[in-house]
This record gives sequence, C-alpha cells and structure tokens, in this order.
Amino acid sequence: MSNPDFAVPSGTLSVGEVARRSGVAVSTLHFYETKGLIRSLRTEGNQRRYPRGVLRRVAVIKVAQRTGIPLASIQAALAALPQGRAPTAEDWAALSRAWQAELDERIRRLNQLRDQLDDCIGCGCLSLKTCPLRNPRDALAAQGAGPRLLEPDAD
Amino acid sequence: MSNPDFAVPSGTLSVGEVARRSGVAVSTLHFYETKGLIRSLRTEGNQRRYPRGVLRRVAVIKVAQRTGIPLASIQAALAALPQGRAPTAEDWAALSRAWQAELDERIRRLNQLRDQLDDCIGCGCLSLKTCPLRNPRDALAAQGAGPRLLEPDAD
DNA sequence: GTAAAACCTCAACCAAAGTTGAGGTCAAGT
DNA sequence: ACTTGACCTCAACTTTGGTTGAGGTTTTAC
Repeated sequence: MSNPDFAVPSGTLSVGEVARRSGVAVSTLHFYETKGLIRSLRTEGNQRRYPRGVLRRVAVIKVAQRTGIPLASIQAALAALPQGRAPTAEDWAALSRAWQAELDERIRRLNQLRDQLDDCIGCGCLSLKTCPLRNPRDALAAQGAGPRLLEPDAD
Repeated sequence: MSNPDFAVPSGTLSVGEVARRSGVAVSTLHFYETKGLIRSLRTEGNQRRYPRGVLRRVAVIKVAQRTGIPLASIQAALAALPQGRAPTAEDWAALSRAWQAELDERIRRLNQLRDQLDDCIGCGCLSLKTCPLRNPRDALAAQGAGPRLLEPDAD
C-alpha cells in the first residue's frame, strides 16, 4: 500500500515535523486536535498528516495564548474563520484586531489596579472599608474568581 | 466547658464571620489555611477563631491575586512578614511595592505583545519566520508555558 | 528484510485554586 | 431539652492545559 499522493496531498507534514517547526510538543498537537484547534488528514496507516497551513495556525494559537486567551476561546475564534478556503492575511488580521482589543482591556484593568496599589502604598488602607482595592466592584469588573460579596456597609 | 476568654482571645472572628466580611467562601478560608496563607486559633470545641488581622490579610491576598500572583508566591511573601508582632502599615506597603513591581513587569510584557500584534495586523506575518510573535525568545521572556524551542534557523 | 525511529490510542497523572458532599460535632435560641 | 444552624474533617470532583507511560503499529533506513 502506498501511492501516498492519492490518500494524502503531497507537501503535508507529519506530527513530528510540525512539532519541530512550531516548537510545540507532539503531545500538545494531539491535545489541540482533540480540542478542535487543528485538524489532520490520515495516511492509510493512520498517521497524521497536516496541511502546511497548520504552522500558521499553531503560531496564531501560541500568540493568542500569550495574550491570556483561553484555548476554548481561541478554538471558537478559529472556528469562525471562513470555511472551505485557506484564510487570507485579512482573515488573520481581523482575528488579531479582536484579540488586540481584549489585550487592551486586560492591560487597562491591570493599570487601574497598579495605580490603586500606588495610591495605597504607605497608607495601610488595605484594612479600610473605603479602599478601592478591598471593594473591587467599585472600580473594577470582577476578574476571575473575585470576591462575591462584601459586607454592605458594616464595620 | 466555656469561659471562651481563656482558651481564645476575645474579639476573635468565626470562620463564617470572616467569610461574610471578607467576601470569601468558608471553604476557601479552609483552603487558605491548609496552604499556610492564614492561621487560626481553636476553641475547645475545635472551631476556628481568627484574630481581627485576618481580614486585612485576606484583603491583601485577594488584591495580590488580582494582580495575577499565584497563591504559593503570596504565601511566601506573607511568610516573610515579621514574626511575633502584627505587621505595620510599612510592612504592608513594602509588600505592595514588591507586587507593584511585578505588576509593572506584567503590564510591560503585555504592552510589548500588544504593539507587536499591532505591527503584525494586516501583514499576515504570523507565518513568516522573522515575525517576533512567532519567535518570542527574540523579544520576550517565556511567559507561562511558552514554546520550549524553535527550530534554530531552518525554514 | 529487519531494526530503529516515529507514530498510534487510551488512560492516568500533574498543578492551581478551589467547590461539593458525606458523615459527624458544637453552639445557641426557645 | 432539643432543634437548628454553624462548624468540623476528609475525600472526591471540577477546570485548564497539558505530560507521561503502556502497549501496539507504521515508516524509514540500511
């Protein structure tokens, strides 16, 4: 059994090659596949063969991850790419813009926090009920698993 | 058995009170205790009683968490507070300064990433070997579980 | 034609930061 | 006295982002 050119387009990459060239472990590529972040064709012997585009896709995944976006959201964003044709530069750019906006928002929130920490230095106000850092709902949207509820106004 | 004033200093808080006043779940306070982030005295009936200082401590923990610092590091920082006496405002301020520096660093890295994403928009360069976003070691320290290794210079 | 390297699946495990539940005890109000 | 709510411990489970290993197959290279 062979003529691999029939079963699998030539110019595809094995999982090991993708791993080497993308800097991502083979196990991670398997994992991404189970999560629907990437897809592969199979040889007759059931081995993965990736279209070249996978390298860009993995690059994009890693970049998005570094901005703090969870894999599930990355998956959703990638799934929204046009089906049927290879994504264009503009498709990728649109993704980048969306993620950049999210990143901006995260940076904004961290800066706010930083400034408040600045205000609080030396005043010991972390124990005061009026401190914005102790009452995040005042100034900041809950980030992650923030405090659910603070005493209305007692103490 | 009682005379709680003997076993436990008066003016202490039960775990439920701390939960209500700090906005943190009881189970979380238990969890923090197992991680050495807070400590408690016990009544004769084995119930937790917290010194009032625990409220500030929990507030500080939550603030640090919002800056993205892992609990283990927070624990280490808190453990470095002077033993024996209650921390002073200056003690807390020193902590704040340290965390603020970390926060600054995180913000700096995210800004760098944002700018690079900016540069890359529209150029489709995520597929190019020269793109700084694909070769993070060029410009950025590995953040979290970054790519281990990128091909030396092939491709 | 055979041995080694690469690949396959599946299940188990890891860390972080908790949450949930079972089964039992303590404390407080009436 | 007794019921109810708050508390106790311990173990198991959750999510995210993977890694590790066992046991078996495929591909490649000599």
